Amino acid sequence: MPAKAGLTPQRVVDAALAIVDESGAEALTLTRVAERTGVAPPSLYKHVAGLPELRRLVRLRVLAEFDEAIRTATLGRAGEAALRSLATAYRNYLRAHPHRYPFLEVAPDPDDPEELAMAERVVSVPFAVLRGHGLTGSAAVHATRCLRAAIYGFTRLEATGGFGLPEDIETTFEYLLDMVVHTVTGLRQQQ
Amino acid sequence: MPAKAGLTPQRVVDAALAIVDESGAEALTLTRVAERTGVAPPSLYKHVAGLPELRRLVRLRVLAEFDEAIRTATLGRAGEAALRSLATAYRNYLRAHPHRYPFLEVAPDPDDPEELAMAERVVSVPFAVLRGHGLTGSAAVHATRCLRAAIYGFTRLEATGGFGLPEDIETTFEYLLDMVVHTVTGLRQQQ
DNA sequence: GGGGTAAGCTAATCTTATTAGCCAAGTGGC
DNA sequence: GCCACTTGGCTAATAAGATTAGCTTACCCC
Repeated sequence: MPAKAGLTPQRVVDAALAIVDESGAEALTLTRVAERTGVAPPSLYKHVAGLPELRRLVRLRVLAEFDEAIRTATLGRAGEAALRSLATAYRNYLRAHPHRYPFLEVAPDPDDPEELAMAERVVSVPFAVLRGHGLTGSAAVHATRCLRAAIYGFTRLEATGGFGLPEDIETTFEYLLDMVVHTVTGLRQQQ
Repeated sequence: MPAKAGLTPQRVVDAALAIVDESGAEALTLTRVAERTGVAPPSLYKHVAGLPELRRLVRLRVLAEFDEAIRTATLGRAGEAALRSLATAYRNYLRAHPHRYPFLEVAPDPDDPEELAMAERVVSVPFAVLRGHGLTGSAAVHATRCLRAAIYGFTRLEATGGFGLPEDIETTFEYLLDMVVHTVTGLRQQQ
């Protein structure tokens, strides 16, 4: 009976991600993953070290996908266009995968070089966009932080239904983009 | 041996909050609360309906405390001063209680009137501040959203160690405040 | 001072993660 | 073509935690 599922760490993470997307991050259990992959729960340990490790792998996968998305969105653009495209891609990724938020938002484990590297890679995108916008040095750092804070907060509030009122969310997003663009432009002129 | 701990729902929530503050939201288990209150785990059910209900009560408590904090901070102030004071209080609350983030950030359960009312009460504070800043109607709604997004995102990134670089975080916070203030002021002039 | 309720308790069940130890199927060298 | 090893699966067992059932005692009211 045994030896036939043909699992790999990859496929385990695939299944985990599918469960997260369908049912939320809290629904990610080894038992559930085992069901979905047609295997008994202990068998999963042949491929991943346990639930915390599986969560870590999911996090890395999500970070990589997200990085790819925002990187692609800014490719070949510069200045304000890049900035707007980045913010929109950021928002779109989380609208497409609302349950992945917990994996994107957790602080990287300082003892995990792989995770740190991935997090750094992600942050390098807005940083590069702002450099292309004419900002350098400290101003670029502060502007990147403001940019991330604004987009991050917006998408988070949107994803959790934090915007209860009927006013159009697209319009708010435009306001937010204008806010960030003006700030960044203002900073550039100071330099 | 029985009948002596003298628990109440209040005291159970007190213990829960203490555990959260000490060890994080994931550490909140009934077993842990029972230990801390000197009682066997099933006894807690005489006071709260179960773990989800306990989490809900903790959430309500945190929201009420937070509301109190930002309400006090804006009391007797108006315009830009109120706005800055609000943002600072927001940030300070989460710096003082970093583990409470998960309770503040979860979307209110749409079927829970008490939670909805509390959430609405909290949002009414920035809304009132912006009304006092001269904004009305849709503009006030959009500005409130931008304000919340920016502060929320900033505090979140700060709390999770999202700001890795050495640049001063206070300075970034000043930039962020300026960003919001300028936007709000600009919106007022458009009206 | 007796009945009722409130607030404990122990015992038992269920879910989930995790470990231990077994087994079969393929693989490589000869 | 066959043996030893590795790989990937399994079942059984353990442990933590939530939750339910049913018992018991302290206290309150009258």
